[in-house]
Amino acid sequence: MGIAERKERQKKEVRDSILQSAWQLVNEEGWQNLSIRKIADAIEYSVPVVYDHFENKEAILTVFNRRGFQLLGDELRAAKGTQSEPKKKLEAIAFAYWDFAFRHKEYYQLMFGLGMPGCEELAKVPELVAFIEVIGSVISQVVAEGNNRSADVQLKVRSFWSTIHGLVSINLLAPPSTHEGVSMDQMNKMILNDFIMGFLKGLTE
Amino acid sequence: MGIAERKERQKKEVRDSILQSAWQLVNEEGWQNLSIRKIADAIEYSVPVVYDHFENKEAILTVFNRRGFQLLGDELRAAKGTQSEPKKKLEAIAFAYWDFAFRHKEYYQLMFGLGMPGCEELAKVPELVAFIEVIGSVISQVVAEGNNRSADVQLKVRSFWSTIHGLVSINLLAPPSTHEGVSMDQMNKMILNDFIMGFLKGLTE
DNA sequence: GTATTTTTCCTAACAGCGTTAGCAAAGGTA
DNA sequence: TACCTTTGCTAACGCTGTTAGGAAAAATAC
Repeated sequence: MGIAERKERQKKEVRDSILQSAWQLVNEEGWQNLSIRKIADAIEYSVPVVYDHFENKEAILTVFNRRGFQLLGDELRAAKGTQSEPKKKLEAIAFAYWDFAFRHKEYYQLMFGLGMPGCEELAKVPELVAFIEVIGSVISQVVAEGNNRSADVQLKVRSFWSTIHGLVSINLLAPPSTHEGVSMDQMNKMILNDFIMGFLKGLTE
Repeated sequence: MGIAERKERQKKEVRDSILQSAWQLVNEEGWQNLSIRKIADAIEYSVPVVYDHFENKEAILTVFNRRGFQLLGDELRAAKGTQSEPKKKLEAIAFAYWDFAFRHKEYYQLMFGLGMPGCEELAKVPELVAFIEVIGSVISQVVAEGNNRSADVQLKVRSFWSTIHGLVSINLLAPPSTHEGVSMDQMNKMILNDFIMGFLKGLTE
């Protein structure tokens, strides 16, 4: 009775072709413009067939979300393996992560929900420039106080902004699990304090 | 000729009511579910009237985007004003930023494009947990090497992840402007190096 | 005060979306 | 050959952003 096997194989083929077409469409037009109808068109089946393989559109995106994390994990592990000293390992991981995000922009967007409409010219929004300036002015002061001539203020501003943005957004989309009776709020405060201490130390050497 | 003035005033009133209704809808149903038709319904005008005041839907969101940055800037300035010592100022700014993001989640999402479908349970995705584990194992090693007993590994992992996520996503949506002949790539490398150095120093005290 | 022009605002449509009900045809089974 | 199951389609529902075109109202001119 090879019939059942063949059917399963064919079903899997259709499923794969859905994912493949979807991925191609995402790369061509961005995941914002992915639609079931376009996928159906690409796989040369009618729309409802897609729903025989995935409950809904989100289920398709979830597959890529997971693939993204899988891939990122793999790359981090690989980077870790290139070094033997722990500190070097950590360094390699950081670079690998960075690299991943820029080599796989689509994945990264899918994983962390970037890609807002109008975010391309975000850097030019005057209100944004103004609020960055607030940070810049203070950092200049701190740098000037500690006599650290080598510090590049613009660089430090970006570090500061980036870091706190990272802390905040990770905490918004994946709040820390409480552990050992420490509340989430306390944990957040600890993370924030940790960051500030480290950053200030780095500013004044 | 007060007629022209009255007309302008009325036009402004409609515009304001569009924004007000839109904001209410965003708060009630999230900005993903905002629609022109719902706005038209709320202001008790027909759909095309909305287009007399805004070119398209994105233009409405852009207003809130800017308002968000304006508000954030204001709050940072206020926080800055509560302290006199520069380091304390910077600390206050960090806390104010953090505070802003959680008190104005909708604004923050609008400003930095969070709010992916299915991001609520992101923390449970096994592939994510696995990739976090890669970082965790290395950080444990580093902490164990330097004899720093006080360091909380889980905390450090979150700091690391958050920070590098922040660096990456800020660089994706608002790439740094080149300055003084330094290329973007060089600048990114400097920021990344800066971060790694600071982080490692913080790990081993 | 009536006629004309401008402004205001609505109905209705186009093209697209995610999703599903229901039916025809093809495939496998007895 | 007759029956049943699976497969995959058409067509629809209710939503979306956006726009064309016309009716009614308001302002202006005579």
